[in-house]
Amino acid sequence: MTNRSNITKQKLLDAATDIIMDQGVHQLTLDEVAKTAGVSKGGLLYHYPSKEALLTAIVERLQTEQNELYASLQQEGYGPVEAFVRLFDETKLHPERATIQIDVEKMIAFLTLFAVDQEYADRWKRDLDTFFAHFQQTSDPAETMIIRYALEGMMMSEHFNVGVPQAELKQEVISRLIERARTIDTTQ
Amino acid sequence: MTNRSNITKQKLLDAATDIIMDQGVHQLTLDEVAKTAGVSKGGLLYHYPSKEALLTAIVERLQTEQNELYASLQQEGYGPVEAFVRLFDETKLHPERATIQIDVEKMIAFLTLFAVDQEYADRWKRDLDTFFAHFQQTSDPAETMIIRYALEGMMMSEHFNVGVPQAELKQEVISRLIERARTIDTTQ
DNA sequence: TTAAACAAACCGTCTGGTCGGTATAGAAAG
DNA sequence: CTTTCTATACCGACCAGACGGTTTGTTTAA
Repeated sequence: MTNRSNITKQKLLDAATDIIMDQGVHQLTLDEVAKTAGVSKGGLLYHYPSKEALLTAIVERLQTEQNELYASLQQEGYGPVEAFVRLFDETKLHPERATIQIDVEKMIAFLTLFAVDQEYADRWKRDLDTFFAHFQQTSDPAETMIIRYALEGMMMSEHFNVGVPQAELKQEVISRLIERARTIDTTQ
Repeated sequence: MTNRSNITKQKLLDAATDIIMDQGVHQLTLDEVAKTAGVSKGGLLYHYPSKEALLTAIVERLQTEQNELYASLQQEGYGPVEAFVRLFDETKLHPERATIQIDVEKMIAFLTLFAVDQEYADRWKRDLDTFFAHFQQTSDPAETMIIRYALEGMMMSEHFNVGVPQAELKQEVISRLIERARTIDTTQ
């Protein structure tokens, strides 16, 4: 794996990610990815021998980014539940933090991929199941579940732009979720 | 619009709905719909002149069913928020009620359609926006939002079968949501 | 020179949609 | 009553474009 190869691979993954975010899964064709990345179709297939290989790669990269962000939030001292809440909104709460580059919008867009193709959903599922397993052992599992569900619902709502509240109300919602998460984390 | 024509149309909508639920959006081809409905492709295109027309029809039917269920729940005396909570779980809380036939699983499956095609998502959005507008005028809009988000998140979670809790925990979650909804509805 | 890194023409399949035709039931005409 | 006509409902072969993937050829760096 040379350096040049790696750059092209990243360009291809970036292109595929951009297309999913901007144009949707339906427009995610090999030709479009190649064109966006500034590479020929043959070049794309050289690095990722099939569409499935390409999609697997972008899903894996997304998972890695997400896990790293969660770990870094926990290292900063946030409890497991609060760290999870901030996972969804960290870039908006602290936009000045350039080190944490994960884009929630990106994560949301990928859901459409999982919605379409069960195979990628299953792969995603394995990762999340172990993730959520911890959530059943907090001081208040039901409350933790509600927080988690609420965040996922908020994600969907924003993605589809359906029934999105005013900025103030949204901020109030997030504040309450963080408050509750903190309570759960600090209770034995 | 004769009677015979209507029966065939319903069969086609049923077939399309079944395919979306059982096989996913990807398998929703005109040939497959026609075959499932026991009609030829030509017959399908006679009633719905394009795939878009067919999809529009099933989305509209789903919206109608949903609105009717919500209205009936409110007529039974439930407040706006609690009725909404029960909208998501009525068939499971009261499986004996055959009159309320809406299938939550069906609604969930349709989300994948909206995820893929922005056009249908927009159409869906218009209906829901007016729906959720009421939710900003409850006694506690932020809390109402959290309940709504939690229900949507729960829907997604169950659909993708990701991090689904034990039945007991889930029941506890629903109980708490209903409890909170009732509090909001009864507070001035 | 040699292997890695790309380019681009090409192929087969799938799918939405077209089109000409058929069957049946009822109205109109004789 | 019988024949003709017509609108509705439906059939299925076919077409054109899109898309994933192959193959063959070319460039670039070591």
